[in-house]
Amino acid sequence: MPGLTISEVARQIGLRPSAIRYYEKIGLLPRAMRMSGQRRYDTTALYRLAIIQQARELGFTLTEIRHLFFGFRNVTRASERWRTLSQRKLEELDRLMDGIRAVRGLLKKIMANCRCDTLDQCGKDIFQNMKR
Amino acid sequence: MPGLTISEVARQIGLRPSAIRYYEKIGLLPRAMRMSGQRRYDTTALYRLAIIQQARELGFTLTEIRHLFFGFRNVTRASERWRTLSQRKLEELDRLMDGIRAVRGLLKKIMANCRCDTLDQCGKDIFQNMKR
DNA sequence: GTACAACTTAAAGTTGACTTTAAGGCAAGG
DNA sequence: CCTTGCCTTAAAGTCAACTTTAAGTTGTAC
Repeated sequence: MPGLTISEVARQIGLRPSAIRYYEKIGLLPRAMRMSGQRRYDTTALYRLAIIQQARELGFTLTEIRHLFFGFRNVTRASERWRTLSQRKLEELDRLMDGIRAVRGLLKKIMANCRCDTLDQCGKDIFQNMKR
Repeated sequence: MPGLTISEVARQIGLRPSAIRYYEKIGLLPRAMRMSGQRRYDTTALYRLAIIQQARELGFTLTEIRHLFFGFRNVTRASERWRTLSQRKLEELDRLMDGIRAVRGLLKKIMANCRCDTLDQCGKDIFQNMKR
């Protein structure tokens, strides 16, 4: 019944076999059963990997994904786990966006205001400003 | 006259000495003159480093900063160099923001809509959706 | 004369998420 | 029997931007 080879699973999920081996090694996936030395997978493995992929696309690190799987009491519902992690990630993204917006503003300012001939001149101006 | 030691420069610019040595090694800074084996800097080095720091804070990679210094014809004015690089970085940031906004939306959707009891259930749903 | 601080170098280590490599195993087809 | 193709493992390599380490030099202070 568990007839899927690692490359078949990789193809269906859109990963390389080496990534799946890596997930197994770091304990994100349970150790797969072997048939004459080779890994064989069933659909539950596919579901696991689908979650991992989805979470990766949502910007979660493998450490955070590990937390999703193992960082809650057993009774905690999946939906609540997602909500907890998503809340944190949303706040992180908001801080990130604020940072990007600030940099964006600085870039526009430079484009509008810099009239330096030479980088040395430019560096001097920046250095003076740095000190105040 | 060029009396600044590497740690004095580092302190003024807000870097560690090892970073300055690293910049020299990768050719971002010219080789500093030595006094009995030790590097000594003058103000032009300070200005160079001020530019590098400013550019780093604007999200430029060291490769891009190298381009700022060496990637233009000699006659190209500093202001034009900044404008060229800033234009590119702005577009990059806009793409990045779009990506973050998309992820933000997905996170909110999950938080609002997921009602899964178990991660297996959740994974199954995700996997079904993946295939269409 | 010796301790100390600050410097020097080359090389290795750090982080995260893998990929690549090297060396080998196993089953099917011809 | 031999090739082909897919699989296995452990270990090393990748990227960026440094930092850390190890071993050694120099100048100054006591």
